[in-house]
Amino acid sequence: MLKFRKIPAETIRRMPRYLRAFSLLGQEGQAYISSQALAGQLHLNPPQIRKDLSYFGDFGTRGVGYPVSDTAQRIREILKLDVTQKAALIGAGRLGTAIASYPGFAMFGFDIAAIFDKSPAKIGKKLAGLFVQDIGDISSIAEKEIRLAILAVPSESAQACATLLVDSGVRGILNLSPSWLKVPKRVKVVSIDLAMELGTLLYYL
Amino acid sequence: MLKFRKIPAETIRRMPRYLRAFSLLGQEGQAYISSQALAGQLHLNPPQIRKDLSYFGDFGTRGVGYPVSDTAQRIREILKLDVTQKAALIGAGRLGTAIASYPGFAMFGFDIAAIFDKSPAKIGKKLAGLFVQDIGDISSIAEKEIRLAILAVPSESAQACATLLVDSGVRGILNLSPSWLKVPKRVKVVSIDLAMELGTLLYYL
DNA sequence: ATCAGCTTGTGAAAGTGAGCACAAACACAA
DNA sequence: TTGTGTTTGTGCTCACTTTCACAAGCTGAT
Repeated sequence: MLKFRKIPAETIRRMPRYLRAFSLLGQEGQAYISSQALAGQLHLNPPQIRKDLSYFGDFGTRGVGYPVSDTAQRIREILKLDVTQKAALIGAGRLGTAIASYPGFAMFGFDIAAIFDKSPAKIGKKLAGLFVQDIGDISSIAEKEIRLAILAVPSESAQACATLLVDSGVRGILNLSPSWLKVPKRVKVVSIDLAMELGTLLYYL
Repeated sequence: MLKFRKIPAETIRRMPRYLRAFSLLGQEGQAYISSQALAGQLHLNPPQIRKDLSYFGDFGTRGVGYPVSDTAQRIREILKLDVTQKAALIGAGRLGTAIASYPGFAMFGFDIAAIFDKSPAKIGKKLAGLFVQDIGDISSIAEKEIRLAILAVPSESAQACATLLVDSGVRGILNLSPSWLKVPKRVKVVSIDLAMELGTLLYYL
């Protein structure tokens, strides 16, 4: 169980991958899987998987492996994915449109519960079953208890949107623009920068 | 200069961020910047920036700072972005459409030079100034000397597309699906998984 | 020319994470 | 019950990364 130890950030980053793997195995009807077999699928080392999981308790049975559906459920609880998590999507442009209908979110139990944009041309249009709302009405997400937001706006608008989101009670932001967002310490930001990743890739060619 | 030393992977990951910062500063007409000022903008520590840059040579002048446009140009050379890099986009769905017109790529000197899809409904349509081609004709990228590909297809098709790409001479793949791609050692893959990032974010709420 | 004030480049220390090796524990067969 | 084969959980070591501290070097004023 590795009690009283700080959980490494890298371990947390791998947890969603474990969840996906266990979910898929569960759908295939497999009851148990060993760290070795799982490591083969995820291209990790078996001891790393065992150590990662052991931070959160004793998941497995020696000589047998990890019970697929139990472990999946426990990881869901750890990541707070045992309840459906509502998220707001900011930006109904091309990237926002793609995000709104991305099947990966639904699989993890995320629910895009509101979409906002500032362009009058987009407000009122229907996207993935939701009407695009005016960004000025963003404070309505507080009543809906939305604590998560996906920011798919141009980098020039990113900071302004982030500030609005924080003021409306959002606690976590997935930022898809390359800008760094200034937010209070209590708010967590994860940024994804496609061009940066492609730049890294290029170096190794 | 830190000669004869291996360059850390984390340093490489930060180089595109430095390039963006130096490019922006250059556009604003600033001639020099100190590691301290840059660290303030990028939210890093000054010694880290100095050490990162020093792996590639002596960029700065003591007492003055780093010359903005020279440094930008040298980072472009390091990342092979001093020449326009052609990339193929696989998948003309919603995500592919967003990628095709993403302004961030152009800023770094990437050029989406061909788009492929397997759906007959999409083949022949025009997207971001290019006609969508049949994925069966993918080998044509070899003649165009495209060595980079962006994979924006559902995870079920990702491995098949990756294999086709490798056979057509691609050396680097930016994979936007959550699947792990099996490719020869000479091919480098960078994967981005939106749902995984959102899952990580949720843990810290 | 000299000096004060900055800023870079880098060796060394501290911090963080990954991988190995093995004891502990379980299943199943004899 | 005992033994064999398998697999987990984890202390320890090694590798990588970040941060610190300071010498070296530049600029501009006196």
